[in-house]
Amino acid sequence: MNMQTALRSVPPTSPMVRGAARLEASDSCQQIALPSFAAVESAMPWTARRLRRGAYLYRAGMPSTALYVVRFGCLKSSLAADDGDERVLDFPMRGDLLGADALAGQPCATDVQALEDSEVLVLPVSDFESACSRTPGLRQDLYRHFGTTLRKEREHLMRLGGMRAGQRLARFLLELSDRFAAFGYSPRVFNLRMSRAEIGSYLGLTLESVSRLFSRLKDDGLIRVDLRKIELLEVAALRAIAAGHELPHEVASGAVA
Amino acid sequence: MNMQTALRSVPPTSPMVRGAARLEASDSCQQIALPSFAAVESAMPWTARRLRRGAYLYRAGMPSTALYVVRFGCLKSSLAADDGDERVLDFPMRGDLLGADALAGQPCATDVQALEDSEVLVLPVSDFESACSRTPGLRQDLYRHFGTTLRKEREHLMRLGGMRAGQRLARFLLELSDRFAAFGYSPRVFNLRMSRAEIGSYLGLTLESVSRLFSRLKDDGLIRVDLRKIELLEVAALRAIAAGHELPHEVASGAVA
DNA sequence: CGCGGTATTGAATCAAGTCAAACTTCGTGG
DNA sequence: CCACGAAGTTTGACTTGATTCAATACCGCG
Repeated sequence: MNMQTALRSVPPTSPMVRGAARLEASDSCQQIALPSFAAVESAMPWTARRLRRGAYLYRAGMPSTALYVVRFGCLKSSLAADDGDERVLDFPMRGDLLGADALAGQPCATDVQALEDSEVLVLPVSDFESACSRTPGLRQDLYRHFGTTLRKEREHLMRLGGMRAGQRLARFLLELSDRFAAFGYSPRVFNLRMSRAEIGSYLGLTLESVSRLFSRLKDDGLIRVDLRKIELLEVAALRAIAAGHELPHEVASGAVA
Repeated sequence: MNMQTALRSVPPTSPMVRGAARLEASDSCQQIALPSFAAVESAMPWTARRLRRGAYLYRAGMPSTALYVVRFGCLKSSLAADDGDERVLDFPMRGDLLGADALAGQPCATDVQALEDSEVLVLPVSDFESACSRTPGLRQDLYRHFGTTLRKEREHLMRLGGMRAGQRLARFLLELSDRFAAFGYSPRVFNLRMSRAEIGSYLGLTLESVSRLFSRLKDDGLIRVDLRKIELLEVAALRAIAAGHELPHEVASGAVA
C-alpha cells in the first residue's frame, strides 16, 4: 500500500531503524505495554515507522501483519459506524500497543490515524508469536495488556452509558492529565491533539456540546481553555464532577486549597 | 437439552465432576471460545461448577484463580459504578469465556452472577497457562477470543455512543436472537433472562424507557412481548431500525402473521 | 390471598441534539 | 509576506428524546 509514505524517512542522526532484541531500558515506549519485552533473549527484529500527521497506520479491513507499540505522538483509532460517520474508540499514545488483531490472524478491525507526527515500533506478528512461545513473561505481559485494555474499554462503557455529559468530559480531561503525568509531562497544562468533533465522537456527544462544556468549565473557573491549549485549575472540583457530584455549587470562589 | 452431566450437583465428595483433558466433541461449550481446547494432548484438569439463580461466580476484587467457560445458562457480568448503582456489561452465555483477568494475574474486575441456573467449566489458571505454553493452537484461540471480545465491546461502545434508544433495543434483540440461533434454539421466540432494569443498564437506558420501547415495538407489530416472553414478528423491520432507519413508516399494517 | 418484586403507562421536565450564524485559526499558494 | 479559503470553534435559539416522578397493574409465590 502506502509503504513509502512515511516509512523509513529516518532521522539523519540514527541510521539504525532496524535492530534486534533488547532495547535500552531508556526506550520507555514498550515499558508500559510490554515490560518484559526488553528482556527477550532471542533476537526480535523490529522496525520503526514514522507517521506524519493525518497518515494512517492501518485501516479497517486491511490484512494485519504486525503489532505496534507507540513510541511517541498521538493517534486515533476509530471505526466507521454503519450510518457512515466515524466513531472514535481511543487515542493511543506512547507505550500503547496496537494491532493485536494480528495475533488472532484477523484483519485490522479499526482505522488508526496519526493526530500528530508519530512513530511506532513495528513487531512482525510471526516473530512476536514465536517469541511468545519461548517467553512466559512476554505472554504474561500480553495477557496483562489485554486485561488492561478490556478494563479501559469497560470504563469507557461506563462513561457512555449512564453518565452526564459534563461528567464524561471531566473524566476525559483527568484521564488525559494522568496519561501525560505518566509520561513526565505536566498534568495540569497540556495541548489537546484532537478536535472537538473527535472528542465528541469519543465521548458520545456532539461537537457543539463539547465546546459548550469547555466554555462552562472555563466560566466556572475550573479550567483555562484556549482552542486546544488546556490548563486544569481546580483538579479537585473536576474530580468531583467526574465522580458525579454535578457541582458542589459555587465551588471555590476563592479557595484554591 | 440440559444433559445429564448437568444433574451432578457439587457435593465436595463427588469425584465425578472432575475430568482430565479431551472432552467429547459433543460438549460444545468450549467449541465456541476455544475450538482447539478439546485437542489438547496433555491432561488438562477441569471441574464443573453449578450456580443457582442469583449465585455469584465471582465478585469484583476477589483474587482470580481460574478461567471459566459457560456450559449452559445465562449470567450477568456487571460493575458497580462509583455512584453506587451497577452497570451491566455483558450477558455471558454458553460458550463464553469468563475470568480472563486471571491470566494477567489480576483480581477479578467484575461481578458475575447467574441469571438462571447455570453451569461453568472451571479451568485453573496455572494449568491453562502451562497448556498454553505447549499448545500454539490454544494460544491462537485465546488471541482470537480476546480479539472477538474486544470487537464486541467496540460494538457495544458504538451502541452506547450516538445511537437512539430504539436502535439500541432493536440491536439487543437481534443480537440475542443470533446467539440463540447459534445454540440451535429458535431465533424468533425466546425468553429474556434479564429484567428490564438489567437491559436498561446494559443499554444505557432507564428501565422505563426499555418498557416503553418494548410497548412501542409491540404496538407497531414488530414483536410480541409478554413480560419476558419475546417473539420477533418483523425481523426485517427490526433490522431497519437497528440500522438507523427509524421507521420505514407504517410497516406492515395488517400483517400480524 | 395478600405481598413483593417487576412491569406498564402517563405527565412534566430537562439535558443534549439540531440548525444556523459569526468568528478564528491554520495552511496553502500567490 | 500576505491573502485567501477551508477547517475548526464558539454561541444562540429552538426542538426533542429520554429521564424523572408517580401512580397503577401484574405475576409469581409463599
